[in-house]
Amino acid sequence: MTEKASNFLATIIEDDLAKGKHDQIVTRFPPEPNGYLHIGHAKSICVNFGLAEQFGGRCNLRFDDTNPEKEEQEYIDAIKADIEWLGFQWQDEPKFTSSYFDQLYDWAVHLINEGLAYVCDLSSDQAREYRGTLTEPGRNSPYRERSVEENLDLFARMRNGEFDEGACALRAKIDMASPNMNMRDPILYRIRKKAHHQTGNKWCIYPSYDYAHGQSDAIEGVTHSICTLEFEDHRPLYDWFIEHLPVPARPRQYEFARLNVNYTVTSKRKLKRLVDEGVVDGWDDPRMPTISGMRRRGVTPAALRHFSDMVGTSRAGGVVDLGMLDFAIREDLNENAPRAMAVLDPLKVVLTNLPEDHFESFTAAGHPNRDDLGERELPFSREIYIDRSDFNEDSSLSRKKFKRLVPGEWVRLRNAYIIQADEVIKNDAGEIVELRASVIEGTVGNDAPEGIRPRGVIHWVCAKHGVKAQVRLYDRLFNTETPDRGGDDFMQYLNPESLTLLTGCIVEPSIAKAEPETSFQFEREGYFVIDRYESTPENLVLNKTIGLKEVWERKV
RNA sequence: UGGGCCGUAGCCAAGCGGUAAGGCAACGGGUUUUGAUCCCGUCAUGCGAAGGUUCGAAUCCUUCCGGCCCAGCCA
Repeated sequence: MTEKASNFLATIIEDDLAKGKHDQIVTRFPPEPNGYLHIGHAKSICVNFGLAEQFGGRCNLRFDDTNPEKEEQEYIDAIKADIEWLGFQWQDEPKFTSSYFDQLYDWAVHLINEGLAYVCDLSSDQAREYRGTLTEPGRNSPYRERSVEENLDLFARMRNGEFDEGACALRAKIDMASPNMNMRDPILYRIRKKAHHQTGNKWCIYPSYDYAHGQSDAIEGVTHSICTLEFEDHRPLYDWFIEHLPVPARPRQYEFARLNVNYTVTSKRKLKRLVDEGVVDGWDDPRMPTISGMRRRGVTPAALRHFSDMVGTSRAGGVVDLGMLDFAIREDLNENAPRAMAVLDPLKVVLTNLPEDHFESFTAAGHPNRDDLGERELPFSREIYIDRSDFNEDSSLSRKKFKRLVPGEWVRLRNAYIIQADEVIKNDAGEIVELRASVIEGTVGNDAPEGIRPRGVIHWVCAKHGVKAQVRLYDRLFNTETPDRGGDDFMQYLNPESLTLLTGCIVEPSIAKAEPETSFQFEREGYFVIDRYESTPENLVLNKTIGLKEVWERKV
């Protein structure tokens, strides 16, 4: 691990370690398997696993599976894959809150015996009424003073399935007048006659998050239970259970501000809606802010981890600029992605001063400053493709503004000759269909001779040896900075141009041999990845991860 | 208007009584066969505001202003 930026959590842990409060810290990442992990979870994963790594501790993966109605095995598998892909390792086997159900049940009985929990027959509507409001205290439930014996009997019968869903619930007996709503006799167990993905039909009562979480932490010996700010008000309740139960350890909860990124939504409900309504192709659509979506788009684990470090961890809620993620992605890819050339919008150029059967091959570096990335061969013949946008008929364009090809002038073909544009061929509709140009002899690997001033350098691919490819360009899914802001209207901010399909692209031959999920920098275009599912050597499919940084004013 | 929390540059963020780190963005300049990378430089007399304590305050106190979270048998 490289040196980490200091943050309040690291400070607390350093302190605890220094004071000898713990020999080794234990954290945990506790997703509920009810959806795919997104960039906010990536941050939480980096925080929890990262802190453990940084301080020589351990981090558990624990599925917080207390609600069988929303959870599925598919999500469990996807979550494990995402964490591993990010490069983190959880301690031992993944844990499940559901594997503590027996212990949790016994502790609930303990609370009943202590007179600290009771079975309440109020309906959820009635319970809401009794709960009071933010500014008015609640009233005690009429069932609050049931005897221990009666509660014991009722709770056992709840477990045995003698009552319908919602008929009753086990509640903690705390304080209906507490200014903290979480302390107004919170629910410990509710009846759900649903099979559970882990425990099958063993249970028909399920513990609530509040009741299960801290005790699960205690069972696992978690020392620092790190969650997001919205659970802050739950901490007194978390502590209450720990104090009143014979738990084997006393974990502590700490909260940090969740990650918000502009132009994106990070709520499982909203992401699920994008998937369910077919706005995107699935949870791993490259436009999704899910870990699997970003992976498919070509974002790397290193980029995500670095991004997480960059934004830091604090208690101040804010919105991080997407540009920071972009930076982290470019930084990693710039360093590690081999270079190649690809023409996305091909325009044929015939080099008229070369013989019909001309063939030669240039050797180019795999990366401008990394010899270990090797070299590649660039076949070259009389016909090549350049990008349409690299030619403009208007030769009056200033050299400063248009550093590409115009009639009568020169450009350097990257890694090859300098050429001069001689003639523009158009079809009946007046569209440019071809260029005639000539190569300047002796300019490969050499500076331009006197009197020849190339306007710039452009990329190209040999027409005969280039390989066809399909390329998908992605733009942000939403065209407003705060799609998450309002209520349910985030769908109206969808960017209709978030996906552009390009089918006639030509890439240099070296690309065809690459494995799925390999990233390249197509010079002057951006970073692209070979699609992990749909690409084959015969039918190349590439996803644009992100463009190069462009500082000039893009007009023309 | 009950409770909890948060305000340091356009954005993120260190700082914990000794005179405002760092990153992103932006803006200048240099190198460059990628308008990329890389390199150099600029960017808070100021820490939400106003008072107070102190030799000294972003750090302590008071008041005020702004924002976020909580009334699921969700997590």
